[in-house]
Amino acid sequence: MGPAIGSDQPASTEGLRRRNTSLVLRSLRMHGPATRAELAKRTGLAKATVGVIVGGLAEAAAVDEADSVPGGRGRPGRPVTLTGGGLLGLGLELNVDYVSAVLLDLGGRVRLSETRPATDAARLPALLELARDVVRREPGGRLVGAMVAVPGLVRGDDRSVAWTPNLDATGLAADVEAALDGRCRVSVGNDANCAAYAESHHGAATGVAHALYLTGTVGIGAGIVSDGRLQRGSTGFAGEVGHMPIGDSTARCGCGRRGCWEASVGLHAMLTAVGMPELATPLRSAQAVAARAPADPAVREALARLGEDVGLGLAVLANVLDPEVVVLGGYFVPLGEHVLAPARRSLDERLPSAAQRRPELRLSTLGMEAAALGAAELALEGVFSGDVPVG
Amino acid sequence: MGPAIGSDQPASTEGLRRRNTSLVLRSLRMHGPATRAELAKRTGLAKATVGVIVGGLAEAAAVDEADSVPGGRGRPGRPVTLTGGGLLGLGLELNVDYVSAVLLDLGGRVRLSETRPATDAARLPALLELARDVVRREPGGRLVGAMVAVPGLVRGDDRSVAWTPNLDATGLAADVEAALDGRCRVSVGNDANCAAYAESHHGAATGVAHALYLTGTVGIGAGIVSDGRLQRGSTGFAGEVGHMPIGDSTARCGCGRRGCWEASVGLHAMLTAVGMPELATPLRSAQAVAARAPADPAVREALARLGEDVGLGLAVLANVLDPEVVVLGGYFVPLGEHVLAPARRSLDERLPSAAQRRPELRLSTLGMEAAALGAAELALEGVFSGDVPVG
DNA sequence: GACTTAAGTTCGAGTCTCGTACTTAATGGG
DNA sequence: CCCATTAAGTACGAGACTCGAACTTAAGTC
Repeated sequence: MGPAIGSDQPASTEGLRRRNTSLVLRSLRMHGPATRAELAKRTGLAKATVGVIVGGLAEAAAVDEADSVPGGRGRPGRPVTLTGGGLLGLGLELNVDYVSAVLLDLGGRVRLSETRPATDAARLPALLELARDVVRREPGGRLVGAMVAVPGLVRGDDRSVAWTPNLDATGLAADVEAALDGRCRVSVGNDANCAAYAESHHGAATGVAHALYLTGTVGIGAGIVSDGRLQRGSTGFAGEVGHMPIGDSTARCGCGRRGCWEASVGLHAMLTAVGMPELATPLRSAQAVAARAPADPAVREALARLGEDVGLGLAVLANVLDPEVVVLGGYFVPLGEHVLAPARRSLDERLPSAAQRRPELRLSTLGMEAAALGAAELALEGVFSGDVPVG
Repeated sequence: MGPAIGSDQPASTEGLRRRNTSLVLRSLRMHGPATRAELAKRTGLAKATVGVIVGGLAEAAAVDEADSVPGGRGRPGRPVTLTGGGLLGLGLELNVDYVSAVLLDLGGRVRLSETRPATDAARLPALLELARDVVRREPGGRLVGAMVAVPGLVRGDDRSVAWTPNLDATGLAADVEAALDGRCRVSVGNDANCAAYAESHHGAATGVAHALYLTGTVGIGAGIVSDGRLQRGSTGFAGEVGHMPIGDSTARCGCGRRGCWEASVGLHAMLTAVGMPELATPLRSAQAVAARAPADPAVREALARLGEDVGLGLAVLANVLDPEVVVLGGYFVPLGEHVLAPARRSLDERLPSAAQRRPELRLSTLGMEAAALGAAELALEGVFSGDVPVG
């Protein structure tokens, strides 16, 4: 009669252990190292149970036990730290002009990260080689999962790509899986979603349960994190906000229509507005504009108008989704307050101030590797959610 | 380091049983009656386990065992039906001009439902009396939970109301709890959210995991069901779409700004456009308009323009959320295709047709009691999710 | 009436969590 | 220097649960 609510998998006693293990892992991740006794208090589990679970984690090399730290009254405890050396998640990004990889361990530390330029037919081979290289350089540890971020639409199966603008991604998951010698399952995800997840775990929205990430390149896309979970919609299309009818209703968009949001706030619109040329990458272009702004009031004014339209679109998104934090990425980062300040103003004007507070606007801090980092985090998600055994 | 992913509660063996019990319940609810053997196949549990679980459910009067139905080869099975007589959820709605109540059992059957007109100071007493009456008339069975739907903003605690437009709802949860003699916990929810949940379980979007519900009264609000779960945002404000800057940018809104969506598609905008007066309720007003439309081309044209703006706003929502079905409620229902057809057209124009399919637009089938029904369903949710023991 | 087929139950084995009791490792006072 | 105190961690038995295999039961089939 109704859609699914809980898990549709039968739960066994082993599943129980996995759940509680993941509970301990999350506690270590979120609140830092702790003794077994502290962990028992934090998780609500019995001391004995925590002892067994930590034992298992130590055996899997997921945690390390520090020396006891005396000072208190009774027997001092040995703090358990999440090193996570044993378990690794691989995140990859296949983009229009570069590929990148991030290898992340359970403890949240980036073990390796690398970006290589690549275009056209060289992209996929470059990605596969990068994946092989990265895994080869970290021989210890078990690869728990891998995910490839792609600028395109990914179907609900997490594998097949429904549509990409400028590159071919058919068979991508299988190709990467082969490059990794079938060491783990490979899934595919949308780049904005991955970046949003990265920001909510490592970046400008760390620890925020309701966050929104906005990509800023030629196109504008959003990644939606709600209640700590990525929202993907019924066909994986959720967050494709570039073509909302917002902003200058006469602006012609690359999609053939008029009035799309990205026709007002996409990279090309911005460059046209300030009257500057497009450089090799969106970031470069924006840096050039930012460098010019202090001396050129016309540029500043153009950016202010842009910021207003950004705020207008964010007002729509805020009214629909009510996020706590909005992170702007891509070309918005170099422009900083030139765009943020007017965006905040127009956002304020459009929110019913009585009850709703404005979501905080922040700039991305993760740079080029945001999507790959988020993909790596998503590759590890199964462990933290208790779906994948750590042993 | 990151937001919560899994459950933050420790899992015991009893929790295990609850989970598996809820698995059996959901299977019965979604796929209908089945023998124990069939249930074992559907859920993946062992035959023995299903036997024990069904035994417990029978003891709690949640299921009934029919006579065996011969015809096949071996020993015929006894189909188990979800009657759910023992366990009840109470849904209430406190609205501007009426109060209503729905009593729902675990099997999804509406046991009682009643609406009474009430305004101003008489509202709350009327609601409390209605709640008492409804519970008194169904003495058998255990009240598992109760929820009150309110046209306003509800905080994350599910109890306190941050803001309501035209009525006072402070202390509402406690008052209702007292009226029910503390028989169960009472929570409070937003009316659009409740109605959305009702549509996704009993109405026009039954069984749809990604659904959007649009209220149509003086104000316009949305209820968002994503992956079967209600989306409420960081402060409970998610879905407050009435003041998105969409439609006629010069239209003056009740909130003081111009260009809000509900200034173009709210009840007052519609009535002004067709040049007809407001009657006692939004539904009456719309029925009068619908009655006039066949004979009056000017009315039809006004509704077509309205429908276009409805589609424009839905295009925004579809791009952000990617729902499978959109259900229109409130005053939109009597107007039917007069609004739906142009809305579909303008929606099609604004969706990147290459990859995205248009969400299906449907009219609500639940009438006035949608919100109360959804509230009742939400009151039972704990049982289906395994958080509340059925014994 | 014997055989086949499939549903449902019984039973023992294996896991898991939990509370209690116990051991261990530190501090502090006599 | 020794012993009480305090608190961390472990050992162990009780209880709950799932599972597979064996068993019983109720039909149809030859």
